[in-house]
Amino acid sequence: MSHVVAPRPSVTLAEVAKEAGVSPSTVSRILNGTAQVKATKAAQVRAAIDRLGYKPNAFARGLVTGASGSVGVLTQDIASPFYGDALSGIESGLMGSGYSPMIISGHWRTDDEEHAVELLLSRRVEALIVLGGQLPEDELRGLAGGLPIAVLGRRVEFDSPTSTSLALDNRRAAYDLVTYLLDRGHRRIGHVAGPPDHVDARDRLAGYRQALEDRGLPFLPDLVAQGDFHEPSGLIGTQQLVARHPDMTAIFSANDQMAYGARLALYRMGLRVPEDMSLVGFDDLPGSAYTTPPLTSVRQPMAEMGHWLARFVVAQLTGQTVEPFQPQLKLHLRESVAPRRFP
Amino acid sequence: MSHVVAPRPSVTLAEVAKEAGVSPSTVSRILNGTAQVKATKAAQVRAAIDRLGYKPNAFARGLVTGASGSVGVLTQDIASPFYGDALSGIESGLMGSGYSPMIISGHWRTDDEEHAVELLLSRRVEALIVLGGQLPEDELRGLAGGLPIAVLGRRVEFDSPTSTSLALDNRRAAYDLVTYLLDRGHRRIGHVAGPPDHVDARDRLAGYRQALEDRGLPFLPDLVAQGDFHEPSGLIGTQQLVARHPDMTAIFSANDQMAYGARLALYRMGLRVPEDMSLVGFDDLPGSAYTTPPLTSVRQPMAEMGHWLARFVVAQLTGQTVEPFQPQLKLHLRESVAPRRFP
DNA sequence: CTGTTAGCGCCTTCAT
DNA sequence: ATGAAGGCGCTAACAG
Repeated sequence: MSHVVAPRPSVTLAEVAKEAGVSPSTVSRILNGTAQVKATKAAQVRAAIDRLGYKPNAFARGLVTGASGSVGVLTQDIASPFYGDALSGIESGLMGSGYSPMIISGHWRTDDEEHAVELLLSRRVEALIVLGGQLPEDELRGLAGGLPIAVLGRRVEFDSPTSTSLALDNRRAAYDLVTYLLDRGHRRIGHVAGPPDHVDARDRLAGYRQALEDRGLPFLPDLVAQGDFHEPSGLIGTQQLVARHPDMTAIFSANDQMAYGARLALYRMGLRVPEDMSLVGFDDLPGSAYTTPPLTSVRQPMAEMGHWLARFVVAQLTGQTVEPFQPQLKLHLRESVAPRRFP
Repeated sequence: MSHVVAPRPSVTLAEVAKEAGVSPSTVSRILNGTAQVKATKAAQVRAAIDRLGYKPNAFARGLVTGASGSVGVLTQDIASPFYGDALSGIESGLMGSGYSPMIISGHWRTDDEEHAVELLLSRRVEALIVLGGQLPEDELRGLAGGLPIAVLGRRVEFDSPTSTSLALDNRRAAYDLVTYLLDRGHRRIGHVAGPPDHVDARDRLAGYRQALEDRGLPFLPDLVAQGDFHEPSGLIGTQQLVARHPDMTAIFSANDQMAYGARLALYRMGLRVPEDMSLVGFDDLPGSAYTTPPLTSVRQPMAEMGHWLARFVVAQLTGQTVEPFQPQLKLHLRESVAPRRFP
C-alpha cells in the first residue's frame, strides 16, 4: 500500500488567467484592487478563482513586494497568564488591518529572545512587538534595523518616531498598594519580592520601601522574602515571613501568582485572610477575582495595551497616526484586606 | 518633517557571492550543506556572510523549495489557560526541528476558524495542529488538502496516516471523578455543566450521569446547572444548585474555571469547603493547586499532548516515525473533598 | 482598461 | 568541486 501524499494542487495565478482568458496582470489587479478592471472580466476571473480553488502564494507575493503582512510578537511564555491578555489585545488590534501576528517565546532568556527576533526577521515581519524580556534595547534596535518596534513593559527611548514603548509605573503602583495597607492601620507589612534581576520586581520593591519610609517607617530587609514570581516561592516566602515576624499583619506580594502561594501558606497555617492577615497582590490576573477571598490587586490594562501597540505599529506601517495612550493602573480593592485589629 | 523609514539593507546571496569571490551557487551550497565545498572557500564565504550581515530571504527560499518551515497552529483563545500548556508543548516539540509554529486563534467560532486555516495555508504552513474547535473534520481535511494534520481534543478519523488526533476520554474522567465522590459517601451531587454545544461538556455530563446511574442513583436534571465554562457561570450555577438542593453535599464542576466560581459562591454563602460541601473540578489548571483549599481535579496532560502532536507532524514532514502516545488522565486528589458527614 | 516584459532572491539541474 | 542558466509565482512598470 503506497501512501500517496496528496499532491499539492497549488493553482497559480497564471492558470487562473488562462482559465479566465485574461492576462496574469489582470488577475493580479483584481486580486489587489490595484487598478480598475471591467466588471465582466472581473466576474470571469472570480469564477475561475473559485472554480480552481486558487490561493495566492504568499511567498511569491512577499518576494516581490517585500511585505509579509505579518508583525512579529516576542512574548516570554506563550502560556503565561500575565502576557496572555496582551496577546489577545494584539490579536484584536491587528484584526482587520491585513496584518497577522507571528508569535515566538523568549522564555526570559536573552539568547532565546535573540534567536526569536532573528527568526521573526528571517520571516520578514514588518514590525516588532516586544512583550517584556531582557533584550537590551540597543541590541533590539540593532537587530530590528529600522523596523517599527513597540515594547511593552519597559520604557525604551527610541530616536525614531516609528517606535514606541508602553511602560507601567510599577513603583508607583506598589507605592499605592502599600499606602493603602498603611492607611488601614497596618505597620508590619511583609513583602514577597520578585526576582532581583527583573526590573518590574525591583521597581515594586522600591515602591514598597518608599511607601514605608514616607510614613516614617523603617525598611526592614527581614520583612522581605525572596520569590521568583511563581506560586511555590510565594508559599515558602510567606512561611518564612510569618515565622520571622509573628506581629506581621499584612503581606504585599510582588505578583498575584506568588500571592496565591501566600494565600495557601496562610491557609495551611490556619491564618485567616483578611481577619488575621491582609494580603495584596499585583497584576490582577483573571483568577484573582475568584480566589477566596477575592484578592486585592492592581491591574495593568494588558489587553488594552496590547491592542494599542498593535494599532501603533499598523499605523506606522500604513502611514497613519494613532492617538497617544496612557495606560491607567487600576487598584482593585477586593476582600483580602481588613483594617488592622488592635488587640 | 519626513519620517524616513530606514532603508532595509537586505543583503542578498548574490552580494555575498561577489564579496567572497565565488558564485551564488557555492554560497547556496554552503548555506544548505547541499554539497561538499572546499574548506577555504567555505571560510571565505562565511566571513563574507557575517561581514555583510547576510540573512537569507525566507520568501525567496520558500518560493523555490515550496517549504515554509512553519507549522500552523489553530488554537481557540491565545490567552486560554486551558490551551496554553498545549501551546507550550507544541513549542517544545518543535524546538530543534527547524520548524516554528504559526499560531492563530479561532475563538470557538467556525468562521473564524475557517479564516484562520486559510490564513495559515496562504502562509504556506507545511502542517496543521488544531486545538479543539468546531470546524467539521471533513471541512478541515478539505481545506488542508493533504497536509499532515494533528487534532487535539477530539477524535477525528483520517484515512491518511499522515494525520492523527488525540482525544481525551472526558466521559470516563468525569465518571471517575463522580465515582470518587460517591465512594466518599456523597449521594446528592450537583453538576455545573458546560455549554451544551461543546462536545467536552456533553461528555462530562454523560460521565456524571452514568456514574450516578451505575450506582442506582437517579439522574436529576434539577441537580444540573447550566454553565458556560467561565467563572461567573460557576458562581451563579452553584447558587442555584444550593438553593434548589439544600441537602446537596458535593458539586462536580465541568471545568476548573467554573469550579473557581463555585468556590467563591460557597464562600459567600458561608459554606466551607470541604467540610460543608465537597467540590471537584476538571482540567487541573495551573492555579488549581493553589486555591483554598487546593482543588481536586483531573488533569489532561496538555503539554505532553502538544509536544507529541508537534513531534508527530514533524515526523510526517521529515519521513520519520514517532512512537504512539496514549495520554493518561490523572486524578489529582487534593483537599476540596471530604467524606460525607452523616448528621 | 489590458497585455507584455522584467525581475524579486534563491535553489537546482546541467555542464564543466 | 564549482559556475551558468533557468524558473518558482507574483507584481510593477511600460506600452499600447
